Amino acid sequence: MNTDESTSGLPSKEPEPTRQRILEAARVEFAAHGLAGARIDRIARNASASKERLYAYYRHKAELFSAVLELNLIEFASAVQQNAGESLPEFAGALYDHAVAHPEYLRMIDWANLEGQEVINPPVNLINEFHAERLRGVIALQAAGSVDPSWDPDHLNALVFGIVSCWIHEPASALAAGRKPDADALAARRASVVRAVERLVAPGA
Amino acid sequence: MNTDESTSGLPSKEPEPTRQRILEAARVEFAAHGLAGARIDRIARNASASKERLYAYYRHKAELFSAVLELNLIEFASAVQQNAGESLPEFAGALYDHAVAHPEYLRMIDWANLEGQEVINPPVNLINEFHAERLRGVIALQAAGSVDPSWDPDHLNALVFGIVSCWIHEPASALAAGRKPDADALAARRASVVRAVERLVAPGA
DNA sequence: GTAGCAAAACGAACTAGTTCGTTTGGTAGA
DNA sequence: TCTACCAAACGAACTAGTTCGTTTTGCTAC
Repeated sequence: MNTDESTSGLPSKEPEPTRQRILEAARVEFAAHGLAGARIDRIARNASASKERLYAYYRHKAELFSAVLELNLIEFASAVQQNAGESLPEFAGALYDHAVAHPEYLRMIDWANLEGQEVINPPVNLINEFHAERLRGVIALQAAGSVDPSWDPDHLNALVFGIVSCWIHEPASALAAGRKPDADALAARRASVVRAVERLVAPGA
Repeated sequence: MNTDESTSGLPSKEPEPTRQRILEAARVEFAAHGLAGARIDRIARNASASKERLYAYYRHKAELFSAVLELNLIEFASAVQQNAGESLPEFAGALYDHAVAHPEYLRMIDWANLEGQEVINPPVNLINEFHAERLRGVIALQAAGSVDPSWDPDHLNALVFGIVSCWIHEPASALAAGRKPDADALAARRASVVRAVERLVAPGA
């Protein structure tokens, strides 16, 4: 995980490992508890750092939250774009796999969505940029003929996202199911996601 | 709002209007701020009630939250079942309209999903009951031939929910768009929701 | 009508615990 | 010495939940 640059002759000052640890601990904390529920002491403790250091690097709790959100969005967008070349159904499948393997990303987005409008200023430029990138991808697939061109690319993008994350938000699976689904169930869900998107994009209906 | 029963000869004691006001204020507060972000004092003040009364009716903050959640789920399920007779695409459209008109319900579900697993015990029986009811509806439509029977009803139910609520959770529209979409945009989205579900359920593909 | 009563409600103060953000004193390495 | 760091403590504000004396309200009986 650590691409150590100290092996190279470059004098790149080791990028503040304490700050990194704080950010990493904050990531876990905020994803689990949100902004209001997160505890600064817990973040510092889990980072094996002192609060003095935490506030040396970040002014507010909200600033730390914003940093985590931005980092998550960048990583999430990068993971998304990794599969942007695929067909849209397989892209959705890959996104589903990512959501299953790393639920923190979608949790952070949900937290920001629910708590955000009050305190935090989300990195709007970043978001819009990635969104535009996504739209270009959809439009390209439409031009190539594998996606029905009658869809509004913006709508289609949102629909695919909704399909991919539907089990995270659907009340019965989200609230009632304490036991999480096993591997077979997850594979079946993935297949349904892919199939659903296949039907969406199929040209000529 | 007050169906005054005191006019009838029935001795039905007026059902605690203060408790009702507290519950209503709590509904607004929790939907806006969640469990951790909600403030008891604010609830009491907005209910024009005293904290003494609040704690006379509800033991904890969490108990009040649970009461709000249960009430919301009941009302939401009732609204859902109101349109259960429709075709699945139109059902999705009606659900979309409901989500646009009353975003509080989906917000509460999201709050419960994010904050819930720690403190709150969601009304699992209730949720499972409504879920089963939904599944029966889907199965009936499949038997009637208007919905492709090869879908797992459980999956299809979740997919429709994800499609309906996709704009609430999609990062770009949820976080970046401060300005909310106008009536035209909402109508276009609704049309896309209906069309998406149409394509999902179309038998023979 | 009014006296009496009990439940419901008010409101203001209070407790006890929590939490953010700051400060202080001290250690270790460059 | 300077910088990064830690552990601990601290202050101030906030917050859930409690207590208590007072007031209002609905009801019953006289």
